Amino acid sequence: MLTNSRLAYHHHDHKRCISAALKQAKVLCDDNHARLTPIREAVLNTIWASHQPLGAYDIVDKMTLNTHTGKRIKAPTVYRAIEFLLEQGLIHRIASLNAYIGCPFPGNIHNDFFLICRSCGSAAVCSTEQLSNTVAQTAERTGFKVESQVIEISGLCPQCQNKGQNEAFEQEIPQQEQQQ
Amino acid sequence: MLTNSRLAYHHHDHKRCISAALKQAKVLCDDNHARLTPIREAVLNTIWASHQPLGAYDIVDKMTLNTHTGKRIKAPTVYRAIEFLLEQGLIHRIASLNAYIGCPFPGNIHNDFFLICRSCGSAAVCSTEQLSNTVAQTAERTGFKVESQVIEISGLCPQCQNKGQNEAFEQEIPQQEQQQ
DNA sequence: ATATAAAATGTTATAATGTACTAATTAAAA
DNA sequence: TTTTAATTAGTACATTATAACATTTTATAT
Repeated sequence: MLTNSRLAYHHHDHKRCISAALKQAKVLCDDNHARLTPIREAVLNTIWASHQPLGAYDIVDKMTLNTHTGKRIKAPTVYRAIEFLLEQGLIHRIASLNAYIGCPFPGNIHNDFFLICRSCGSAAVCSTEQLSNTVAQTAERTGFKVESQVIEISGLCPQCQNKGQNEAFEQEIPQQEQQQ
Repeated sequence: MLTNSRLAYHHHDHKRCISAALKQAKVLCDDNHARLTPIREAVLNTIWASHQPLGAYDIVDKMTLNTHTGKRIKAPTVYRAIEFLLEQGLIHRIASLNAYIGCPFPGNIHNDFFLICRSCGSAAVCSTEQLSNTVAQTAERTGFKVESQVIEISGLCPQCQNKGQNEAFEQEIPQQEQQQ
């Protein structure tokens, strides 16, 4: 199975995720004769700032903060960049969250699915033909012709399961307050 | 596999779907000591008016039309009814459409998934432990603890596949115009 | 029956998400 | 260079969803 689930929930050198994603994006856009403009690259960069899916307006806000120019990037601009990045397969939309996440292996055939941790908010991207085939076969048993799949799984990532066990006595304390 | 896919896309006596759904709803709410009030029943009825998922504001509009009293049902009222019906498992939310659809077999264990036809807009509800187990097992192979699954499949229902074949020469004409 | 609490609904306002449209700018092609 | 196409800016608006508080209805205990 193709997945970034090891990285997604663990402490790691995230700069490498970002630079790898940007490098792949450049290559892929070049191959497709698609233009990865500064704005599109900035949006991709913002989405890749973490493994937590970002809403469109989160992106708007973060980009405005990062520019320091006081020049506000507007929603339509961000949505257009998102549209482009989705078309190129560089990001995914997570429908159950209205949010976007970077694709760690763009260019590959899709039918990616997501493991969304309800505790830390991070999401891993996974892909395995076995599962997407099973889904397609199950659907097609009813005569339905599958064109696309949305598979979004929520629960607890390995890290947060451990936290829960080790700090069971703290379980009632909201997550924000637990962090430090 | 538990599914209403036969009914969902075909001509059928839909009144029976509606009355069955309402009857089941009453029994289930009774069992759960939950109150199926007139408004909640009306919302459920509106959602069951077809096999096409309805947005919250579609429901608002349809209910306003149906009352004839000129009394406008407001969004919060509808959203509250939706919340109740979701809790009772009487309807499902389809995240990729921001829309709601009646559950043809409430009371059963969930992990239902959906077959959404992009041509006619109807959606079938399906459930099979085999698939939800496969999904869960796949996810859990990475150490992830699954709590809920969103599986929404888009494509062409059997009926619309046939239409497409019989009227292949019309394929480039947008659907709205085809209806004549 | 009636007081009381709880649940449900009505109402207004607003937050959050997403698009349509036009104008200005920038890049690419002829 | 000129012209064409693609991209971005900006405004306004459409759609989806919820917060907050008032009012009404229902359940329950006395």
